[in-house]
Amino acid sequence: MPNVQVFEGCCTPLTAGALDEPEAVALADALRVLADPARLRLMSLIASADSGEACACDLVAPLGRSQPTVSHHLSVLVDAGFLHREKRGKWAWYRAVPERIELLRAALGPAQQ
Amino acid sequence: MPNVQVFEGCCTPLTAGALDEPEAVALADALRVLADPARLRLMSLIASADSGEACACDLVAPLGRSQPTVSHHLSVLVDAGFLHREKRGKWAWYRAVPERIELLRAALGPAQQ
DNA sequence: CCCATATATCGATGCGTGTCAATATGTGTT
DNA sequence: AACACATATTGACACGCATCGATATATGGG
Repeated sequence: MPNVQVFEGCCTPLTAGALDEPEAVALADALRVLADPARLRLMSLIASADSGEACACDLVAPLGRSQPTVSHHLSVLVDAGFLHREKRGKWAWYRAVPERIELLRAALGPAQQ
Repeated sequence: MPNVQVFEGCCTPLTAGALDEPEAVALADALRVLADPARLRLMSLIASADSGEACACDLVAPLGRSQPTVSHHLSVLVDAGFLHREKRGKWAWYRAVPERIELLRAALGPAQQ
């Protein structure tokens, strides 16, 4: 998973006109980050946590993947801006970034508004 | 691109609770279809066409890919329900299926509504 | 200090898939 | 029937990436 990162606003909505190649690549990169079952489950686990945040230590078991794999996916989500990471002591706490997903929804949405 | 197809409603929104593995796989499959620059550009070209539909013959050149590649991507989009194909004479006409994208937007959206 | 625990990084592997050239299939025209 | 054209299918290849085990890097406790 390469240089996804910023995604600065990006992209007129799909129906608003033809995307050029760089716009399409940027949007595809963002979508590809979410287009993975493990990452979707991580997002949902974290976003639906009572406190709004979750410790990495509590995500390995429910995901049914190895600790390195979970750590990898969390890093991808952080790099792409979908999660915020905060290290507290030995633990890493993750929190969803709703505006980031809204950007995606906007890019898929109708042209007007 | 394997068995994407139906996607029957599918999936509580991301923030509504933890996705289980089958739900996550279904949503990831749908996202993966759109997570490609060529397919995003095809969607935008077709969705933004004046008549609401586009002939495959007019999609090869703007995409900058070979005819077989374009045909392949169109088939993937049709199989996943994002496009509707209608063969008229020698030509194949494609039309976007907005409700299909709305389903995706709903799955990424906030829990309520 | 030394150890236990939590997380991140590394290296390797196997599978999925985007792409093309070549070919097949379908459809209208002369 | 023979041809031209549009589209689909096939086969092959290269690259990306999800995954794991092993290891490295914190961080806190005795």
